Amino acid sequence: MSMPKTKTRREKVEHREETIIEAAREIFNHRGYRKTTMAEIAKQSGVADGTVYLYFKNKEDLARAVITDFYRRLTDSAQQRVDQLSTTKERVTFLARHHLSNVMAEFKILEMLPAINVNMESYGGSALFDLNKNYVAIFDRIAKDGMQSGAIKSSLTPWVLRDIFYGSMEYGSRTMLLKSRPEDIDDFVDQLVGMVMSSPKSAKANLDATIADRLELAATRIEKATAKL
Amino acid sequence: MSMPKTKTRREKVEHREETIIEAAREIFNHRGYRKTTMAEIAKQSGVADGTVYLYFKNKEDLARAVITDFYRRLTDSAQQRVDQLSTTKERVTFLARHHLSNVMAEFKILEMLPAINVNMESYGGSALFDLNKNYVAIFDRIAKDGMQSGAIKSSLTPWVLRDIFYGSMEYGSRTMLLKSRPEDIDDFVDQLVGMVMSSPKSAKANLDATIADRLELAATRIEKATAKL
DNA sequence: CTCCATTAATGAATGTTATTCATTTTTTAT
DNA sequence: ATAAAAAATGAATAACATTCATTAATGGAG
Repeated sequence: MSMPKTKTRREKVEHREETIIEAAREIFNHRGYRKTTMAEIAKQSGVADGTVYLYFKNKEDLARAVITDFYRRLTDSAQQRVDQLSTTKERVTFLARHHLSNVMAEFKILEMLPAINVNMESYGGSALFDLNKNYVAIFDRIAKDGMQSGAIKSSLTPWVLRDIFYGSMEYGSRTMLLKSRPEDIDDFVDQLVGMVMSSPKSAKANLDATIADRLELAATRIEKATAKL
Repeated sequence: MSMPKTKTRREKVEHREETIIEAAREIFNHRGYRKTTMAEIAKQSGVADGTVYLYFKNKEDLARAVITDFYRRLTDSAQQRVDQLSTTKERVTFLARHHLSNVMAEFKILEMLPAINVNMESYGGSALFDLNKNYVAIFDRIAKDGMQSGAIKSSLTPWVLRDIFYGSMEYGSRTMLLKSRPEDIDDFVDQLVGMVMSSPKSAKANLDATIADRLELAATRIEKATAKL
């Protein structure tokens, strides 16, 4: 929220737009779309009521801008970290955790979506639809790679796998917010990732590998124990 | 919608309440919560604007009544059919199909939930929360049985399994409505059910796991034994 | 059947917000 | 410094939800 010293007209206008979006995000995320008034947003932004309408056509359009901003940040930060990870499992695990923590932090923002997309018909092809497509594409690419390398269940159609992945988290985030148990996030992510990673065919193989791991650990313990003799 | 001939005062009042709920359901499901006006509902119900408020405290309360009615019908019809089915797989498959078809038919009704539950804090313990709990309990019971009999993956915590089940469908229903491809429902259900059910191979796998457990126990015994040396 | 107390229904009036727009202030280019 | 252009303002308007004073319907007592 720092006002830059250099203040061309364009910069000032863009800065004010950001200010309004930030104020709107904060209030929307507190009270939800319906309970938030434009007057409140204007006041929080330090402008007159009418000024908000110079930047956004109406309340709906402002909410759209807030969601757009949210998706952009979400997509950028996700892609950036995913690129630094190498294995499929690491990537999927990170993506799940990243999605959950962000969605839980700004839950009410995403809840506004249905209020804004009045008719499903016009949603396909809209800017928000593209943003969402762009975001889930990160998962799609990981899944495609993972399926080729055998790390991810290939028995599932890509779009079904994606819906299971994101749908589980959307619902799960509500449950966890309700229970106020953020420590459940780790359990949830582990189980979701486990479900996505183990394909029926490789289940047996994975289990064998796990058993082998445990055998080795057990052997190590025996070694340590006998070393004391 | 049929007015009974016998018309005690109580019957007339209850009939009118049903009429208003039906009108509200229809319009809400068409235009969504925000775009629906109370005047429209009153007109469709054949009563004056003020009359609606004799039956429901306000718009939110009316929407709540519509959702409550929806959940009741959903729960009753689901439980009834589930009781007639014998195997876990049949039950889970029916429940998924039943949930998806109902949710897709009255999508906008469920979309109203966030608009109505302004604050997550007060949701737990609310009547709607109880209704939802009551509904998903059908799945919970099936899952519990299935886990005991080995038909369902027991590697998942019950609440996580439930969130994956319903969350996947919530998201999936949106995707399918968007794509306007109702024939995808079967594919989706099959894949979701397949993901939840444990594969036949796991009997062998379970045995292997047991062996690993016993090995670890043996290691513990060795540790204890060597500790005494 | 008639009358009156009670319950139900009505729709015009009120209140709350979103949105507009005539007016004022600020900025930019000359 | 000044006028045209751009931004900003906030009072006025409009669209609804909700209220409430008034009217209508109902049912029981006599």
